[in-house]
Amino acid sequence: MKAAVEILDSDGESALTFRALAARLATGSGAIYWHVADKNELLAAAASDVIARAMSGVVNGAQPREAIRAIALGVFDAIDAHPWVGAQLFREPWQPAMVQIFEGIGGRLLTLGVPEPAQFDCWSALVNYILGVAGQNAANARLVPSGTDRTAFLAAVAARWEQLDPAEYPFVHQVATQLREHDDREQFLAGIDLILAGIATVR
Amino acid sequence: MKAAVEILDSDGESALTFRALAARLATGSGAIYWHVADKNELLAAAASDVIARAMSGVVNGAQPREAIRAIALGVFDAIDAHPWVGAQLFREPWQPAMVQIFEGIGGRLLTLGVPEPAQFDCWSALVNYILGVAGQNAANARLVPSGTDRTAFLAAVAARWEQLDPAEYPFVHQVATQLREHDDREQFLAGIDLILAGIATVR
DNA sequence: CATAGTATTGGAACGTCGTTCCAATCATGT
DNA sequence: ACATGATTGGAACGACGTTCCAATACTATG
Repeated sequence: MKAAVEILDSDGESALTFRALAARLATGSGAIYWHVADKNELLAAAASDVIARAMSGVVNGAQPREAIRAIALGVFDAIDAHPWVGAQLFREPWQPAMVQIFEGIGGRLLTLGVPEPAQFDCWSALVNYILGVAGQNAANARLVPSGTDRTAFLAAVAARWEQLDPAEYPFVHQVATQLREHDDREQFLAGIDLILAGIATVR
Repeated sequence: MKAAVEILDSDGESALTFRALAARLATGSGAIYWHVADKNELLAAAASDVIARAMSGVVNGAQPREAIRAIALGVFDAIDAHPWVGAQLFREPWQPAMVQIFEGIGGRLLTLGVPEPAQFDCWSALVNYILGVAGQNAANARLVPSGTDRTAFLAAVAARWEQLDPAEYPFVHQVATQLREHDDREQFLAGIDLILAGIATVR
């Protein structure tokens, strides 16, 4: 269903209703139920579409560390471009579309030389971190409807943090300025590197 | 609003409607709007309640590493007991209830001796990981309505993974057995330790 | 104590959503 | 040509969040 992806991309998650989709397809809402069982399946199919495209672009030959970074960035960029995908992956992490990501990450852990007992933990940490950032991006996209400025939103949060009592909240107070200026993508990658550094200690 | 928390705990997220809440309070749905602006605020207030209670129980004196683990576990346990809190924290991560958690984590990074430029990244990695697991738990709780067995659900996913082609999905195929037997809480903590190990390398 | 003014309540009503249902239409094999 | 099953379009249902407002409770003042 390409039409569904178009609606989601242009007008956001809440704009995808069976009525809106039926209107765009010039049909009735009942007809859509012949092709999908319910709204969950509709969203799952749309997300699967986007993820499959994102993962197919990831290079295969690189070093395991670089490959993990590439996969993670692929997921990040796909969700950055289509925030609703983040929410969907998050709601249904066991759906088939995720298996490719799981294997992409886990497979590189094998070639990284992580001992077997630790593989599951390392894999889980990476996947949970990636899903966490995915969900955060999706949540922010919902909170900041694409009209308003993301920078303005961050500035508002930072301002609120700066007004907190520095004695009670020294860290939050201090980190507010960095919140205002940080780059989401760089920071995401820094987190991946941090976890990879942790993984290297158990190797 | 304690009644809201009771409904959420006993019957899950989707059972909290203004009508259900009004019925339990023996009043009208309109009366509730005098106390909260909308449903978001209702959920935020309920989640704030639970988080504040969870964070107040966290000990203060321990070593920074232990303190971070304690805070993370406090959040984990609170969400394990009230899955709807995970979904709510996730949807609105900038809400006031989170600031205590943010400060609890970040403040210990200061005393851990993490150099200032890296503090933001380390903090972000921990927070995103914790929120990621929080959301996952919440998603699982929604997928596995408290009646059915969680073990049975995991076994079903594991069985699906085991039927995948081992040549194409070696890792996922192999990790299926560990998925069946793993302990969520231990694994969450293992992830925290992994990130802390990574943080130790930049110290 | 009486009364004006405000805070709070209870429940009807509105519009939207996911979903169901079914008569009408289309496609295909005989 | 026509019978059978696949597919469509749109009306209808029940539940939800929210709004609205007359009715009631409370509180300060004369």
